[in-house]
Amino acid sequence: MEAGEASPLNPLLRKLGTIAALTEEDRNTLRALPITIRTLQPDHDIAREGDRPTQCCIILEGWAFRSKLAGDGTRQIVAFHLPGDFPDLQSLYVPVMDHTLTTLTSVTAAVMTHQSVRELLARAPHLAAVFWRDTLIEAAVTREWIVNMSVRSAKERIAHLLCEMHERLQSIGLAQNVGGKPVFPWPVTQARLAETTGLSAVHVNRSLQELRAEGLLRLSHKWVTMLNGPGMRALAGFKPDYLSLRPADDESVAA
Amino acid sequence: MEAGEASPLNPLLRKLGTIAALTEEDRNTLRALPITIRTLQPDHDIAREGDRPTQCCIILEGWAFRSKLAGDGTRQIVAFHLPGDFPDLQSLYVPVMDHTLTTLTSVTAAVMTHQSVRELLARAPHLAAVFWRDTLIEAAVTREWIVNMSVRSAKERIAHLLCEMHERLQSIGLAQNVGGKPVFPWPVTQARLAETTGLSAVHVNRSLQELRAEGLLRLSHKWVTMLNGPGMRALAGFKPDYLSLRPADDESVAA
DNA sequence: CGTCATGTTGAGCGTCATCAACAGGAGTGG
DNA sequence: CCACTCCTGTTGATGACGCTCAACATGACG
Repeated sequence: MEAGEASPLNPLLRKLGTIAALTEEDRNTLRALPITIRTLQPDHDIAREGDRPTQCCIILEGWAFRSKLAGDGTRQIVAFHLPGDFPDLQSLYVPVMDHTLTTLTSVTAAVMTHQSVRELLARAPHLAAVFWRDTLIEAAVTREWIVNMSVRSAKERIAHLLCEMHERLQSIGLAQNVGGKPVFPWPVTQARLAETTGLSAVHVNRSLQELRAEGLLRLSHKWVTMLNGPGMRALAGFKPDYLSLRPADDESVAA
Repeated sequence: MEAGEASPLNPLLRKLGTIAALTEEDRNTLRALPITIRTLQPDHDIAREGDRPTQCCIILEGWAFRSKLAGDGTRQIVAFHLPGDFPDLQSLYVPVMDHTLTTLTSVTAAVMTHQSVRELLARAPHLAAVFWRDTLIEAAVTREWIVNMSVRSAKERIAHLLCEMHERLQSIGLAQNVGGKPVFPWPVTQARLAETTGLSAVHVNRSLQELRAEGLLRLSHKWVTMLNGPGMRALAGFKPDYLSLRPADDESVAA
């Protein structure tokens, strides 16, 4: 594996590499983006519903999530974002936020102005297409979440989410393998998992217990071990095609 | 209102006009697209999950929907598409369909090759941005659907969908006003409404009856009358911001 | 060692699914 | 015009899944 230059934007390059083939020129163009690195506390709103951001950020480290507030005050999480994601790129073209973007963990982010992103996209139409593709894949994920919410049982919903997040973490090199079992970080409390799956926190708790009792997973101290990956995928009806991940070039080697 | 040239693509121009300001040059560029007009029967699959389409279509007349099949065979409708929509533009950048696109009614569509769309986007980056914006708004709608599925009751879900579809139909001039009450076509059977809302057909039926009993709407013979628009919006917690529709220029005059 | 967030358990109840039967309406062919 | 069929809508009965409320346990952190 060619050692990439050390650049704070490497997580972005890695992520984009999972959905498109980047040329060395692309990488250099991206590395040249004028960014400011910022560290954000957990539970910090990056942009709120109704805001008109003038900046965009790329997540370099940590997790974030999007949520919407329903009329009765219930909060629904509609997406998770991982290192390399560009979660508010959309504010370039849809100025008013339709949802709130919040850090889940402590997050290191690369912040840049809309202006500089516009210039990048104008200069590199090829990269604009890559980002558009990213938008489209995210839409596909959102569609899958609709299916998750509406047709699957509590256990299935949770299992499906875990499968999806594992797949995504794996693709960016953030999942490990311990004794042949996938292990990955899970900074999601049961209350947040409830807001994600449309279940009550109590029922999430009980469903998790069943998943544990069936020997499918271990989950404690903010880490998940998939004890029985195939079993989880079967239970969840998980088929990863909708993520449109490219077959890994070097992922297998990297670990 | 300036009478636009008669062009089969007028529905597209009208739709794009609801989300962005188009110049006369933009319109001419779009009108020049090399298209073939086709008529499709109801319930015809335009593209299926797993397909790799080589063409795109724009809906000129009629409704279509996107759906996904869950593991147990349940079908979930994840979006509706109306005249002017470009429902499979995404296949340009995400070649494999993650869902199935089907006509709901008889549909008149403008079909074009990927190649000609690519040329258009390369030639007119401004229009590419408009289509990207369209993609992003559709993603916002999909997020709102997640909220709909997971936090709202049966009645609220149905009411919310009706509010959304009314808003969209209105924006493209396909909703009428009869005695001060909004009236719009509704080619969606209760069974399909069930597949859309994640409810059983039986429960959809009962929920509709309650909505009728509360004097909120009339629904029969494939037409909806909103008898009490504010009541519906209040019940559904409907706030149309997520649709990012521009304030109508000429819509008010058009009717 | 105290405090607060997170996780866990029990009991009762409501929304919605399921199954089954039937009614109405549209279209078709005789 | 009627008879037939099929699709769509409607109704009743029963039960499951998941919600709510309330209390308590555990763990992290200062």
